[in-house]
Amino acid sequence: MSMNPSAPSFRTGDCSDCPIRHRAVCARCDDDELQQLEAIKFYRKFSAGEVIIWAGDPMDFVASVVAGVATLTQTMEDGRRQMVGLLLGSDFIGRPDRSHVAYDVTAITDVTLCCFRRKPFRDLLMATPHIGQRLLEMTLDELDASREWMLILGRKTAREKIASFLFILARRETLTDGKAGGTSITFDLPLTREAMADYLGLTLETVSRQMSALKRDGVIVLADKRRIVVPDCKRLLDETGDDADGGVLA
Amino acid sequence: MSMNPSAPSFRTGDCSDCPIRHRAVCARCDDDELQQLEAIKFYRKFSAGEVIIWAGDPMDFVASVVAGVATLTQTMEDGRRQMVGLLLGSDFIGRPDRSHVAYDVTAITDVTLCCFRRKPFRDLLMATPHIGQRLLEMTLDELDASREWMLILGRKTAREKIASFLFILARRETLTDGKAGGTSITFDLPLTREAMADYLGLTLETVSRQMSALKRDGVIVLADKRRIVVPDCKRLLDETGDDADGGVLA
DNA sequence: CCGCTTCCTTGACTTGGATCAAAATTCATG
DNA sequence: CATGAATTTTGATCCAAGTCAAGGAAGCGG
Repeated sequence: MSMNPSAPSFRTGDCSDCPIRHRAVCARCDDDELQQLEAIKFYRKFSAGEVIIWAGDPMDFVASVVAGVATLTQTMEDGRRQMVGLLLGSDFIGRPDRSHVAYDVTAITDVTLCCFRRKPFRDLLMATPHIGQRLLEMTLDELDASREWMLILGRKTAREKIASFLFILARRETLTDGKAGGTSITFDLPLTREAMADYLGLTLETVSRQMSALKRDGVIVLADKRRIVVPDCKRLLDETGDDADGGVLA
Repeated sequence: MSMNPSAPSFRTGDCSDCPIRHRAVCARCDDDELQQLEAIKFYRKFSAGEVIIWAGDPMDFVASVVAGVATLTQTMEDGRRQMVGLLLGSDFIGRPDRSHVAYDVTAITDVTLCCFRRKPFRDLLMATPHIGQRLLEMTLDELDASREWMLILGRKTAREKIASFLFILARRETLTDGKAGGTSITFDLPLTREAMADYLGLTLETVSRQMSALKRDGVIVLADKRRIVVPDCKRLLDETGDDADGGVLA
């Protein structure tokens, strides 16, 4: 495991300086609400590879991902693993109404969390409208994403799974960077082949083979094994098996 | 498609008489809030097999399932289908913040919905705390369920998938009926083999074969092809591949 | 009661992805 | 920069589930 390439220059610890201020659970907070949140918040950092919490452990905080990538995974007794969540900047971790976590939460890159003690956070949720409203919206988005993922897991071929995964990353890249339209996209793969396999319900060998196949067919170009160039997004979309005209997201 | 065996004796249309009053989105409402909800509600009925809304269609209401079973499904261009939600009594349909649905919603049995016009409902959500709080809790539960489902889709064998599905139904039966403990459980299968296949990411032939295998091995007894008897729940649980001591749910 | 349709079961065969095995790259560290 | 560990690629083989095909059972309308 290695460094976080895009470490945020976020030093003051002041909400007004926060890179996820307008996308996270606090997005809609007014000054007063923000102040109340600020009173119960604290930062925690985890290095790449570190486990943030184990499934079943008590969790006395909830948190927003400020920077880095974390995963939620479930593991069966015999070691089979399935990733059930991929957490990026501004995503929320934990349930305000539950003291225990249901999944292993792992830092994939170096991760910075903005944590809130659970009880006070829950009280704030009851007392102020804007946090709950935003959290509801984010949770509904998560639910939609997990349902898209179900289609991938249940019905797509290995090649389509890989293409879909790459397309999701590429789409996110376009959104964050704001640069739309341009058909060519470059981005970093935050996951190992094994983690991709856990995400997609495949083995790492199959992931590797399909990546090679997509490369061979010119759908993607691998600069640096973890750095992906998609010369033509439309071409990649064709490989996902999804309806071309965005029907899936409607 | 046929009748709904357990049609509710719910005639007045009055919330105080409602079978899902204390489990649905209105569960926490006080008298005043309930009155406001009552002002914008209306009932709609759908017969078994009927499509409630098509993916991509505009939807000017949200709703609670009062009675019956409905499904959310995604369909790919070439006809591959994946069920992404199974909606039972008290479950919620739609997003207050979206005017279009992302999935086909279908009545599997006869279904009664308690609908709220979307805009007024959204306003109510902003104005009163209890509806949003309950909706958040329900959405988080849905998200957990869909993540459990992902593990099933991504990593379990066909036999484990079937066993897991039956176990989920059996568990729900125990909860609603309140009768805990007793190892033997009987319940109706609300889905056809094909719908089960869509749920589990299998073909209907594989579902049929695995059902036969579980019957042959004495894990289940089929009274009436749709009426399942589970003589020993522990035995069924063993077949799901999940951790025996509830570790999965923690 | 007959014929039709829908749903379910079972059999024979094929195949996509898993498994097993080994080698090639990449990366970290003394 | 040599050594060893981790990660990735590729090949050979196998098997669980898909596909194709044929019947059987249940329910329904005439």
